[in-house]
Amino acid sequence: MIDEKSLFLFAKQAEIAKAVAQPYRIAIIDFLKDGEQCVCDIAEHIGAERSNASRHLSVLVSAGLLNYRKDGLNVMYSLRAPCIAGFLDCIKTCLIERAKENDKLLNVL
Amino acid sequence: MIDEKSLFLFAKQAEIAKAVAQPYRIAIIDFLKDGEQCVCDIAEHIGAERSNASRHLSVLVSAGLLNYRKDGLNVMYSLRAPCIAGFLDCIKTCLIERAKENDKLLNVL
DNA sequence: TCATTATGTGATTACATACTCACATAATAG
DNA sequence: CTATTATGTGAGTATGTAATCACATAATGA
Repeated sequence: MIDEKSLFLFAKQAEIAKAVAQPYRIAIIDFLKDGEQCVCDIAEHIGAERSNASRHLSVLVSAGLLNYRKDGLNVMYSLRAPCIAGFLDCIKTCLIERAKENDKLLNVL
Repeated sequence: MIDEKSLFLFAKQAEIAKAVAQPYRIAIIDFLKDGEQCVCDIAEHIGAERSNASRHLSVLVSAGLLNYRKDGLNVMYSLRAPCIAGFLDCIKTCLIERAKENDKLLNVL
Protein backbone atom coordinates (compact mmCIF):
# COMPACT_ATOMS: atom_id res chain seq x y z
CA MET A 1 0.00 0.00 0.00
CA ILE A 2 1.02 3.59 -0.60
CA ASP A 3 2.18 5.66 2.37
CA GLU A 4 0.56 8.92 3.43
CA LYS A 5 3.46 11.01 2.20
CA SER A 6 3.26 9.64 -1.32
CA LEU A 7 -0.52 10.03 -1.36
CA PHE A 8 -0.07 13.70 -0.53
CA LEU A 9 2.54 14.16 -3.24
CA PHE A 10 0.36 12.44 -5.85
CA ALA A 11 -2.57 14.68 -4.95
CA LYS A 12 -0.41 17.79 -5.33
CA GLN A 13 1.03 16.58 -8.62
CA ALA A 14 -2.49 15.89 -9.88
CA GLU A 15 -3.53 19.45 -8.97
CA ILE A 16 -0.74 20.89 -11.10
CA ALA A 17 -1.44 18.53 -14.00
CA LYS A 18 -5.14 19.35 -13.85
CA ALA A 19 -4.44 23.07 -14.06
CA VAL A 20 -2.36 22.48 -17.17
CA ALA A 21 -4.77 19.99 -18.75
CA GLN A 22 -6.67 22.43 -20.96
CA PRO A 23 -5.71 23.70 -24.44
CA TYR A 24 -6.38 27.38 -23.69
CA ARG A 25 -4.36 27.19 -20.51
CA ILE A 26 -1.47 25.56 -22.32
CA ALA A 27 -1.69 28.30 -24.95
CA ILE A 28 -1.52 30.88 -22.15
CA ILE A 29 1.56 29.29 -20.59
CA ASP A 30 3.18 29.11 -24.00
CA PHE A 31 2.36 32.77 -24.67
CA LEU A 32 3.77 33.92 -21.32
CA LYS A 33 7.14 32.27 -22.00
CA ASP A 34 8.12 35.54 -23.71
CA GLY A 35 7.10 37.77 -20.80
CA GLU A 36 4.10 39.21 -19.00
CA GLN A 37 0.88 40.05 -20.82
CA CYS A 38 -2.48 41.60 -19.94
CA VAL A 39 -5.77 39.66 -20.00
CA CYS A 40 -6.84 41.61 -23.03
CA ASP A 41 -3.89 40.54 -25.17
CA ILE A 42 -3.94 37.01 -23.80
CA ALA A 43 -7.60 36.61 -24.72
CA GLU A 44 -6.99 37.91 -28.22
CA HIS A 45 -3.90 35.75 -28.71
CA ILE A 46 -5.56 32.50 -27.71
CA GLY A 47 -8.85 33.42 -29.41
CA ALA A 48 -11.13 33.24 -26.38
CA GLU A 49 -13.63 35.59 -24.78
CA ARG A 50 -12.11 37.84 -22.16
CA SER A 51 -14.28 36.53 -19.36
CA ASN A 52 -13.31 32.99 -20.28
CA ALA A 53 -9.63 33.89 -20.47
CA SER A 54 -9.94 35.56 -17.09
CA ARG A 55 -11.29 32.36 -15.56
CA HIS A 56 -8.54 30.24 -17.08
CA LEU A 57 -5.98 32.69 -15.73
CA SER A 58 -7.44 32.43 -12.25
CA VAL A 59 -7.19 28.63 -12.45
CA LEU A 60 -3.50 28.94 -13.27
CA VAL A 61 -2.93 31.44 -10.48
CA SER A 62 -4.74 29.21 -7.98
CA ALA A 63 -2.49 26.33 -8.99
CA GLY A 64 0.49 28.55 -8.28
CA LEU A 65 1.68 28.58 -11.87
CA LEU A 66 1.20 32.29 -12.61
CA ASN A 67 1.81 35.61 -10.91
CA TYR A 68 -0.04 38.81 -11.64
CA ARG A 69 0.30 42.50 -10.90
CA LYS A 70 -2.03 45.42 -11.52
CA ASP A 71 -0.85 48.12 -13.88
CA GLY A 72 -3.43 50.85 -14.24
CA LEU A 73 -6.45 49.44 -16.00
CA ASN A 74 -4.59 46.30 -16.94
CA VAL A 75 -3.68 43.20 -14.97
CA MET A 76 -0.40 41.71 -16.10
CA TYR A 77 0.10 37.95 -15.82
CA SER A 78 3.43 36.13 -15.95
CA LEU A 79 4.90 32.67 -15.37
CA ARG A 80 5.81 32.14 -11.75
CA ALA A 81 8.78 29.92 -12.57
CA PRO A 82 10.57 28.90 -15.77
CA CYS A 83 10.12 25.22 -14.94
CA ILE A 84 6.46 25.58 -15.90
CA ALA A 85 7.32 26.10 -19.53
CA GLY A 86 9.81 23.23 -19.30
CA PHE A 87 6.91 21.16 -18.12
CA LEU A 88 5.20 21.58 -21.50
CA ASP A 89 8.42 20.57 -23.25
CA CYS A 90 8.33 17.43 -21.15
CA ILE A 91 4.88 16.49 -22.47
CA LYS A 92 6.04 17.33 -25.97
CA THR A 93 8.95 14.91 -25.59
CA CYS A 94 6.50 12.16 -24.67
CA LEU A 95 4.40 12.95 -27.74
CA ILE A 96 7.47 12.86 -29.99
CA GLU A 97 8.64 9.52 -28.57
CA ARG A 98 5.19 8.08 -29.07
CA ALA A 99 4.98 9.35 -32.63
CA LYS A 100 8.38 7.87 -33.44
CA GLU A 101 7.29 4.52 -32.07
CA ASN A 102 4.11 4.60 -34.14
CA ASP A 103 6.19 5.47 -37.17
CA LYS A 104 8.42 2.47 -36.64
CA LEU A 105 5.34 0.28 -36.35
CA LEU A 106 3.92 1.68 -39.59
CA ASN A 107 7.15 0.90 -41.43
CA VAL A 108 6.88 -2.73 -40.40
CA LEU A 109 3.25 -3.17 -41.45
CA MET B 1 -3.40 34.75 -33.01
CA ILE B 2 -2.24 31.20 -32.63
CA ASP B 3 -1.59 29.15 -35.77
CA GLU B 4 -3.32 25.84 -36.52
CA LYS B 5 -0.21 23.80 -35.86
CA SER B 6 0.23 25.19 -32.34
CA LEU B 7 -3.48 24.71 -31.60
CA PHE B 8 -3.13 21.06 -32.53
CA LEU B 9 -0.05 20.65 -30.35
CA PHE B 10 -1.73 22.33 -27.38
CA ALA B 11 -4.76 20.04 -27.72
CA LYS B 12 -2.51 16.96 -27.76
CA GLN B 13 -0.51 18.19 -24.78
CA ALA B 14 -3.75 18.82 -22.90
CA GLU B 15 -4.86 15.23 -23.61
CA ILE B 16 -1.72 13.85 -22.04
CA ALA B 17 -1.89 16.19 -19.06
CA LYS B 18 -5.55 15.29 -18.52
CA ALA B 19 -4.74 11.60 -18.45
CA VAL B 20 -2.14 12.24 -15.79
CA ALA B 21 -4.26 14.69 -13.78
CA GLN B 22 -5.66 12.21 -11.25
CA PRO B 23 -4.05 10.97 -8.01
CA TYR B 24 -4.80 7.26 -8.61
CA ARG B 25 -3.40 7.49 -12.12
CA ILE B 26 -0.25 9.19 -10.87
CA ALA B 27 0.08 6.46 -8.26
CA ILE B 28 -0.23 3.88 -11.04
CA ILE B 29 2.47 5.52 -13.14
CA ASP B 30 4.70 5.73 -10.09
CA PHE B 31 4.09 2.06 -9.28
CA LEU B 32 4.87 0.94 -12.82
CA LYS B 33 8.28 2.65 -12.78
CA ASP B 34 9.62 -0.59 -11.27
CA GLY B 35 8.13 -2.85 -13.94
CA GLU B 36 4.89 -4.36 -15.16
CA GLN B 37 2.05 -5.25 -12.78
CA CYS B 38 -1.38 -6.88 -13.02
CA VAL B 39 -4.64 -5.01 -12.35
CA CYS B 40 -5.09 -6.95 -9.15
CA ASP B 41 -1.81 -5.82 -7.61
CA ILE B 42 -2.18 -2.29 -8.96
CA ALA B 43 -5.62 -1.97 -7.37
CA GLU B 44 -4.35 -3.22 -4.04
CA HIS B 45 -1.26 -1.02 -4.16
CA ILE B 46 -3.14 2.20 -4.84
CA GLY B 47 -6.01 1.22 -2.54
CA ALA B 48 -8.83 1.36 -5.08
CA GLU B 49 -11.53 -1.07 -6.20
CA ARG B 50 -10.49 -3.29 -9.06
CA SER B 51 -13.18 -2.01 -11.39
CA ASN B 52 -12.11 1.53 -10.69
CA ALA B 53 -8.44 0.70 -11.19
CA SER B 54 -9.35 -1.01 -14.44
CA ARG B 55 -11.03 2.17 -15.68
CA HIS B 56 -8.06 4.35 -14.73
CA LEU B 57 -5.77 1.94 -16.52
CA SER B 58 -7.85 2.16 -19.67
CA VAL B 59 -7.64 5.96 -19.53
CA LEU B 60 -3.86 5.73 -19.40
CA VAL B 61 -3.76 3.22 -22.24
CA SER B 62 -6.04 5.42 -24.36
CA ALA B 63 -3.71 8.35 -23.78
CA GLY B 64 -0.86 6.19 -25.03
CA LEU B 65 0.98 6.19 -21.72
CA LEU B 66 0.71 2.48 -20.92
CA ASN B 67 1.07 -0.84 -22.70
CA TYR B 68 -0.57 -4.08 -21.64
CA ARG B 69 -0.30 -7.77 -22.42
CA LYS B 70 -2.41 -10.73 -21.38
CA ASP B 71 -0.76 -13.40 -19.28
CA GLY B 72 -3.19 -16.17 -18.44
CA LEU B 73 -5.86 -14.82 -16.17
CA ASN B 74 -3.91 -11.63 -15.58
CA VAL B 75 -3.43 -8.54 -17.68
CA MET B 76 -0.03 -6.97 -17.16
CA TYR B 77 0.33 -3.20 -17.54
CA SER B 78 3.59 -1.31 -18.05
CA LEU B 79 4.86 2.18 -18.87
CA ARG B 80 5.06 2.74 -22.59
CA ALA B 81 8.08 5.02 -22.33
CA PRO B 82 10.42 6.11 -19.54
CA CYS B 83 9.73 9.79 -20.29
CA ILE B 84 6.32 9.35 -18.67
CA ALA B 85 7.86 8.88 -15.26
CA GLY B 86 10.20 11.79 -15.97
CA PHE B 87 7.11 13.81 -16.54
CA LEU B 88 6.07 13.34 -12.92
CA ASP B 89 9.54 14.38 -11.80
CA CYS B 90 9.02 17.54 -13.82
CA ILE B 91 5.86 18.40 -11.88
CA LYS B 92 7.67 17.59 -8.66
CA THR B 93 10.41 20.06 -9.56
CA CYS B 94 7.80 22.78 -10.01
CA LEU B 95 6.33 21.94 -6.61
CA ILE B 96 9.75 22.09 -4.97
CA GLU B 97 10.59 25.44 -6.57
CA ARG B 98 7.26 26.82 -5.43
CA ALA B 99 7.73 25.54 -1.90
CA LYS B 100 11.20 27.10 -1.73
CA GLU B 101 9.79 30.43 -2.86
CA ASN B 102 7.06 30.28 -0.21
CA ASP B 103 9.68 29.46 2.36
CA LYS B 104 11.70 32.52 1.43
CA LEU B 105 8.58 34.64 1.76
CA LEU B 106 7.84 33.22 5.20
CA ASN B 107 11.33 34.07 6.40
CA VAL B 108 10.78 37.69 5.47
CA LEU B 109 7.42 37.99 7.22
C1' DT C 1 -18.55 64.35 -12.99
C1' DC C 2 -19.31 61.26 -16.84
C1' DA C 3 -18.02 58.07 -20.33
C1' DT C 4 -14.83 54.52 -21.49
C1' DT C 5 -12.10 50.60 -20.93
C1' DA C 6 -10.20 46.31 -18.64
C1' DT C 7 -11.20 42.91 -15.59
C1' DG C 8 -13.62 39.66 -12.78
C1' DT C 9 -17.79 37.20 -11.15
C1' DG C 10 -22.74 35.28 -10.45
C1' DA C 11 -25.98 32.41 -12.92
C1' DT C 12 -26.98 29.21 -16.27
C1' DT C 13 -26.29 25.44 -19.45
C1' DA C 14 -24.15 21.49 -21.43
C1' DC C 15 -21.04 18.14 -20.82
C1' DA C 16 -17.31 15.25 -18.62
C1' DT C 17 -15.51 12.65 -14.70
C1' DA C 18 -14.94 9.44 -10.77
C1' DC C 19 -16.95 6.10 -8.23
C1' DT C 20 -19.83 2.11 -6.98
C1' DC C 21 -22.61 -1.86 -7.80
C1' DA C 22 -23.99 -5.68 -10.38
C1' DC C 23 -23.01 -8.50 -13.95
C1' DA C 24 -20.68 -10.56 -18.20
C1' DT C 25 -16.58 -12.57 -20.10
C1' DA C 26 -12.48 -15.28 -20.28
C1' DA C 27 -8.93 -18.20 -18.59
C1' DT C 28 -7.58 -21.61 -15.37
C1' DA C 29 -7.64 -25.54 -11.87
C1' DG C 30 -9.90 -29.46 -10.05
C1' DC D 1 -17.98 -29.89 -17.00
C1' DT D 2 -17.93 -26.87 -12.78
C1' DA D 3 -16.09 -23.68 -9.68
C1' DT D 4 -12.92 -20.06 -9.16
C1' DT D 5 -10.44 -16.06 -10.23
C1' DA D 6 -9.09 -11.75 -12.84
C1' DT D 7 -10.73 -8.40 -15.65
C1' DG D 8 -13.72 -5.22 -17.93
C1' DT D 9 -18.18 -2.82 -18.75
C1' DG D 10 -23.22 -0.98 -18.48
C1' DA D 11 -26.08 1.82 -15.49
C1' DG D 12 -26.71 5.16 -12.16
C1' DT D 13 -25.31 8.92 -9.12
C1' DA D 14 -22.83 12.79 -7.51
C1' DT D 15 -19.68 16.09 -8.56
C1' DG D 16 -16.66 19.03 -11.43
C1' DT D 17 -15.65 21.78 -15.64
C1' DA D 18 -15.92 25.03 -19.59
C1' DA D 19 -18.39 28.36 -21.97
C1' DT D 20 -21.55 32.19 -22.37
C1' DC D 21 -24.21 36.16 -21.02
C1' DA D 22 -25.17 39.94 -18.23
C1' DC D 23 -23.57 42.75 -14.92
C1' DA D 24 -20.48 44.82 -11.13
C1' DT D 25 -16.15 46.93 -10.08
C1' DA D 26 -12.16 49.71 -10.70
C1' DA D 27 -9.04 52.76 -13.02
C1' DT D 28 -8.43 56.22 -16.48
C1' DG D 29 -9.15 60.41 -19.42
C1' DA D 30 -12.09 64.10 -21.23
